[in-house]
Amino acid sequence: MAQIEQAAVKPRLGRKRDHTRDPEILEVALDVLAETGYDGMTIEMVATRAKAGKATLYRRWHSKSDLVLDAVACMKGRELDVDSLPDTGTLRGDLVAMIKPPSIRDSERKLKVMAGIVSMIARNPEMAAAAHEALVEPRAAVNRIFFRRAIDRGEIRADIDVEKLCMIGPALVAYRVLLLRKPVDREFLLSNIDEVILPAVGLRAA
Amino acid sequence: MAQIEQAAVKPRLGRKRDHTRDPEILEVALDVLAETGYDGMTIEMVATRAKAGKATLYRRWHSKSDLVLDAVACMKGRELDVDSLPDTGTLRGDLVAMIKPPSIRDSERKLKVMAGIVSMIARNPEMAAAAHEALVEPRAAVNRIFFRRAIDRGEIRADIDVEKLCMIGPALVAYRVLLLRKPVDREFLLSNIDEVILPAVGLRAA
DNA sequence: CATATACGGTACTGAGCAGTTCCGGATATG
DNA sequence: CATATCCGGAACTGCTCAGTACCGTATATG
Repeated sequence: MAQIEQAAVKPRLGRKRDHTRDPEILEVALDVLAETGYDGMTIEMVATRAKAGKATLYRRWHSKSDLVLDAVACMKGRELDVDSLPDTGTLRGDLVAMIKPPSIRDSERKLKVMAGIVSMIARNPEMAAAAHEALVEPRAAVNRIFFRRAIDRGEIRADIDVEKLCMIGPALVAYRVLLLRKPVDREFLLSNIDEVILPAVGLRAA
Repeated sequence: MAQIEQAAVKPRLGRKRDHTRDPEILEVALDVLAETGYDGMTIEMVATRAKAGKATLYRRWHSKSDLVLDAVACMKGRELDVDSLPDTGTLRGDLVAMIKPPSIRDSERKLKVMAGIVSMIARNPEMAAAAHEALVEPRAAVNRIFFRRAIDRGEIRADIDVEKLCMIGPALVAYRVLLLRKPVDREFLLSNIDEVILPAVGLRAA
């Protein structure tokens, strides 16, 4: 109506209108989520730690679950893109090249976030979708590229189940972090590659 | 004091003094836990569904977390004992023999319970211990027996990492149920054995 | 049959938290 | 400098739920 056009014509006054602090707030939300889990997390915790008011958060997100949904979905963004992936010429080389401290930290944080929302995933399809898109799929995608390359260059058989193989690494890591509560270190990841993944595609470690 | 001795001398009156209904209540608690997660579960839900009063539950357990802790710990009990395990003469035979509908259902329920308490595990050592004892360790123990047998009969190399191998199956199942939300069926479990576990110990499916 | 006892059920208390409202101050615009 | 706008913060509301208190009843004992 008229008001809406009016508002659209002359909206630029006062403070910055763009939601500049959104990413910062979402980042804090993820931290709190990872530390306390969904139910342990309160809006006030997020607001306080982000030096914002509760009202500010509710101006931007309708509810707590909206905020968390958005925060989880926004983890999807900062993936390493295809061009920045290692390409060493061998499957093992590619897989081993992914073992870097920043990558490990990122992965552990994702799993802590995951731990905070697992129980919701079963009952909230939106959350399940967001978690899958942001936490499960990106990991699988990277592995998928490595396995396809290996098939293309004839390193491994073409009839292997790529989708299944993509999950082995993530599954072993998730089990270790979420259920065994043990740290993920280089040794563990190397043994995953050499003792489980490579044998599954018919390759030896050497 | 005197009262205590008196009570000890002549305590047998009224209704049954033993906590006969405890197992029933714990079973209900596990159901609710699996359905709603720890925070979604209320004492009243458990009481109502068990046709008991809230007071009855609080007479037996000091708090909600006590009840859940006890419920989880009590899942440890009804394991199949060593003698009832299959012993087919081959590693693959033993592993495949474990694929039975009751076993699958049991496993899925355990994982739903696990999903309900994952976020607590990180912050509550007692819960972590209970979950490990009741949900993680029994699965590993069965596999451990199978792998040791295979080593003893010379079917597989003696220097393989048994502890690591024990976790592969559970890890793949947990990842599929908790994060991928896909069903665990015979086909999936067979492919775990033939495409992942057996290759990892240097055996072929046939 | 009398009685002590535990049970199921209901009502209550208090705490914690999602979500709302309001206000004083900061800030960019003109 | 005046003003429109948004923000941080604090106070408030309403609800849910852990935990408690109490009561009428069922039941095993003697």
